[in-house]
Amino acid sequence: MSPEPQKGRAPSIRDVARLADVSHQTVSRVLNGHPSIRDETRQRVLDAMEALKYRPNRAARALVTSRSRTIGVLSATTGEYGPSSSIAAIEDAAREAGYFVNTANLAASTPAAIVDALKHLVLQDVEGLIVMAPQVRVFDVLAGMAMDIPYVSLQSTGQSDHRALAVDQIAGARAATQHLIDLGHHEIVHLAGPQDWIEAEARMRGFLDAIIDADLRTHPPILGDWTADFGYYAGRELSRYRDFSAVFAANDLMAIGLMHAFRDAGLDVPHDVSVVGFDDIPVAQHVSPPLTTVHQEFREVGRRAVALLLGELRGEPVSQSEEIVPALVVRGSSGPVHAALVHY
Amino acid sequence: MSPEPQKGRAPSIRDVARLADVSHQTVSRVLNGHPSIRDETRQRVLDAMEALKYRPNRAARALVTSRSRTIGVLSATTGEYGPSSSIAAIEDAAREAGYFVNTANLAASTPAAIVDALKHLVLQDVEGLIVMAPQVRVFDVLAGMAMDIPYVSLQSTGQSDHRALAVDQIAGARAATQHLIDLGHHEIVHLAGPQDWIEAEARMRGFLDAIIDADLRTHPPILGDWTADFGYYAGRELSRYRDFSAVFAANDLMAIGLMHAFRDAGLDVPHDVSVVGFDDIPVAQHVSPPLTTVHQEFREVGRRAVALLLGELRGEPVSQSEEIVPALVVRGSSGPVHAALVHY
DNA sequence: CTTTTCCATGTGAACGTGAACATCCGAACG
DNA sequence: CGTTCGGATGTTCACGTTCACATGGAAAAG
Repeated sequence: MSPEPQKGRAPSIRDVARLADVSHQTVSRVLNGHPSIRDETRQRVLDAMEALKYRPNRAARALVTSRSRTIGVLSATTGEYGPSSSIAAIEDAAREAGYFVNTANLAASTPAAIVDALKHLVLQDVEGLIVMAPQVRVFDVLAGMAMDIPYVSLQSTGQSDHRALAVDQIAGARAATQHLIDLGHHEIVHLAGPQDWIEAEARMRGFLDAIIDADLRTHPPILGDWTADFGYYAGRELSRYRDFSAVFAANDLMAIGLMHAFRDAGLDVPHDVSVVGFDDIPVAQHVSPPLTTVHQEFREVGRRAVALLLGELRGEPVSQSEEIVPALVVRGSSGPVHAALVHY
Repeated sequence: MSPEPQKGRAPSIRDVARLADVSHQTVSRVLNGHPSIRDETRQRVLDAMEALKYRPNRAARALVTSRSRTIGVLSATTGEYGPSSSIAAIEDAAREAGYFVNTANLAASTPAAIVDALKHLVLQDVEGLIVMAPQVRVFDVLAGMAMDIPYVSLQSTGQSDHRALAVDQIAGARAATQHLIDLGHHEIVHLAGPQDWIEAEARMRGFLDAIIDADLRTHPPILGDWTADFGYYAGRELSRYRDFSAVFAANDLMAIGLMHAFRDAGLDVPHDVSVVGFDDIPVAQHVSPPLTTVHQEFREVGRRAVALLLGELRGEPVSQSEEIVPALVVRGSSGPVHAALVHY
């Protein structure tokens, strides 16, 4: 037999108090882990909560504490592996910390769309923000809206802005480029991401650093949009010129599209052209040839972002953990330069 | 000069009321679009809200209405394109309808993990649930928890359970299989998904239906886990037997892994083996050979799920929209059967 | 033995909003 | 011209929780 045939209304803290024969405040204390509660009393309250199937009312709590226990994620993904994994990891980590996550997706990267998404998150009363979107623009908009919400950015240029997570994209890109140089390539093209993404900018920087250090000719980078389709398009254009022996693409999807175009153009990867990507998405090792790329720990990045943000929310000294340096994974898409092509 | 130097507390409905020289209730009426408000009054209130930069307090509203305006998404993804896109679309649609979305990700598909995720969503006071996870188990758990939250499932077996979204996965799988049969294949293997996913079950059903209708030999299906790595593993095993001329994989990732394994084993796709996938993820057309697959409209599915759920929340008659029938996309990975292999 | 302190608990108020009911006023109706 | 009605607005209360403060008693300190 059930203890009480709930009469419409959900049991509140006061119902529990009545059943446990204490004041509602004592129940509240049990709920919040207040130290000054006798064990026996606490147990009685817990039993009563169990009996009534009591569940705290989040809205009431949020109202009085003016804390929503919710963090917002501003993303701009259409389902790509990287951001999606990070978001999933963010949710896991937040859940573990007792926080909720609300994601707003950018339909476009126009200021209007950004304002829209931010307004939605603000309406939701998020306590903090994790930004995984064209950061440059987002920061502009954020500044313009004069909001004082703590935020954390998912990727950085390596210069430790305290609110940015330190993933050394520059080092990763540099390693990828150096790998090509070590293989003997002198004419390397960079297929970059949209330049309003900090990641894209950082990867280009790393690429240029390596090129300049090796005193090689710099080809003008191609500005892409992260998609495999664009990679294919770029590959078609590139194969008309063939004044290069390797391409470093700013992400795997573009690299895969690129390889497709080269294949269609009769170019062999890696014999005629070497290709290196960035991200190490799960299919990267299964395409033909398996893609040499830079491995990113997306889940780890998500976890750290949450840790960083929650730390800031608690007012803790921002303990920047060690930088994550993404690791180069050499597979079949990159190989030694082929003499015939070097002298174009 | 700013109207009022906000003294700590955010402006409330009463502050607006004072400034507009009306009662707080009038402000509330303006907020909720009550009809009986004089235009002049409404304007005065709106001006006051603007001047104070008033923003309604969600918690207070939720407390008094006991409606959170939040829907929950139970997902089980590690960043795959399909579910991720659907989730993004769900967020967009929900936002447009003034709802918030809270996603809980399943760490594992164990009952404990499911209970965990559901509890989190319930704590968040979600008004309804969209399930994109091993539905079979989730439904069991849901039943066991005796929760009366309306929910909608993202994919169905085709039999219109009123709470399930009608994507005719069976028809899609059938079309894929029939395509192989039409090409002359008689020995077709199915690389299935985990059987506690309704999608996996449906795709296998469609496969079997086509096979049986064509009176072909049924190979025992291989039960996979949706990942490319598993596809590769399965491909390695399969290439040891070679008593088949085509494989229908339950999703593209597994299909791509499969092709990789066949390549490694010296089998040519599609000459020696035809491969068909399911989903049409963005890389599908860029792998080598481009993958024949069944195209799914993930975003549309997400949108419809929201529409269905919100309809149910409003108590509207469940207007099941037309079924979505995914479309076969023929590319290079499938071709006519090669005689030498038919007689294995 | 008195005073202080601290622990365990209770009391009342406040958070910002919407619902129910009350009130006022002018128009329509008889 | 009185009565009724409904539109426009105001008043009061409730939602479920936490916070600030109060209280009583026992232990510690003098």
